[in-house]
Amino acid sequence: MAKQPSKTARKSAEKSASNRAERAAERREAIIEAAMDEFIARGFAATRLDDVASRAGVAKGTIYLHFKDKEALFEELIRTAIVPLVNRLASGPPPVGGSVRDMIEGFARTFIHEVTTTRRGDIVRLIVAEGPRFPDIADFYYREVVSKGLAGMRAAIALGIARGEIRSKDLAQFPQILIAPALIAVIWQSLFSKHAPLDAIEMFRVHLDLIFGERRTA
Amino acid sequence: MAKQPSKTARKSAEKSASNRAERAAERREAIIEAAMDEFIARGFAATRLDDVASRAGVAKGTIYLHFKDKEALFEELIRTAIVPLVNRLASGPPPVGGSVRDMIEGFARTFIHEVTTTRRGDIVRLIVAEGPRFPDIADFYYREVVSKGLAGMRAAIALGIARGEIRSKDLAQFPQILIAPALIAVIWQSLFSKHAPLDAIEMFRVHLDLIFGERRTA
DNA sequence: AGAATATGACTGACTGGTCAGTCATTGTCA
DNA sequence: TGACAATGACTGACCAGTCAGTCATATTCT
Repeated sequence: MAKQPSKTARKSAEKSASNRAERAAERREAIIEAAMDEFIARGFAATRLDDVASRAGVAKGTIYLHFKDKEALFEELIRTAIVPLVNRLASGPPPVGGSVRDMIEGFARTFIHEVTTTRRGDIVRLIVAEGPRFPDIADFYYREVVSKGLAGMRAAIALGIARGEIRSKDLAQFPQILIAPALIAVIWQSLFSKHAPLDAIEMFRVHLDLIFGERRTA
Repeated sequence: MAKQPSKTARKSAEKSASNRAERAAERREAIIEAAMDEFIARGFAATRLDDVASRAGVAKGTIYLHFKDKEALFEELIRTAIVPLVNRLASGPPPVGGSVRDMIEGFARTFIHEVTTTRRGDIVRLIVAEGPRFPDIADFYYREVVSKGLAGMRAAIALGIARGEIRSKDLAQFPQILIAPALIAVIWQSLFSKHAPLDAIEMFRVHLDLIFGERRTA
């Protein structure tokens, strides 16, 4: 299965994945993609590499051409999934045109949208679930996402305080408070959304009202 | 089974675990205790019942005298662990002597203490981790803990608004915001405490300042 | 009371099935 | 054609769940 036309490659450089390196990269991609689905659905221990392989349209042995073992695949998967998230974080702050509140609100809107429409939220849950058993992953996540994110939040809060938008000076000590509702929303989504749906955006707005004071507009 | 001691009870009652029923109950306890340690440490799928048995000082077969299968043991364990938590919730609200803020602060202090000193926090993490794979557990947890807890919070918030302590009227719609930092603290504890310790109590105080306004005392 | 008998809690070796990881073979590309 | 990629049958370890047998305790009998 998953074989490709034998001689098509010779002249079809423009056709998808003509040479070996490209095809290899594509398969690696497919494996990671499939692994993400499986790990999210079942967790690390309960996921079968046979399932990952067949979902990726690849034989099990192929996985071992790309990854040392199941654990390496899992760790690589988390790393891969985190990169776009960090990019979002990095590309969020720039527009410092409006108020700090608008900046944070726009950022939060992006974050929540990202988390509810893609699998990013499940990745976060996966890290919470498996993190304690994979210290490397927890370390990586702390270094690459948490510490950078908190630093960004701290800077935004400091700016807000300097501009008089935020009254609480202590908030800069605990940037976690700022993103707490977003994390709650992620967890709520995967556990309780069927019991009681939660309007994450609206909740975040109320939360920002606490920090910045009620909006002046009706 | 379930018969009661006919006359043995007459003098051996004071000896520890003298009769069969008592010993059986003790073993059941030991199994749950051991299972809690193992499930918290490894998660559901990776936990071996052989390990649970030997930790409990019992043969593997004995587990099956008390629980239908691994899953039933897991579910029973969560139920057992939740009951004391609910009792805490139930015994928290009563003292409505002081301000709403004092009430909530005292409650939060108890909660955070509970969570950092016992295994309760790990149980919460376990539910987040395994919940999606065990809908029964998620349902149970929602019914017994989340919905009751939120209702309590909502009532407290409404009282706070009525008394003029809380300005934001919308907060009653999202009681989740109130406990969000506490949940963050639980997760932070198990994932990142070694990277950067978090003073949960102080964070919660800052959070309450956002809701109730800065404390009047220095 | 003490012997004889019944009970059922407990044990742990065993089974059947599962799955991570391997490697001899086959297929493909340059 | 020679080098490399991919395959999937296979292996061995592992583990949930079973069950025939043991033995401490309870009950009944004399």
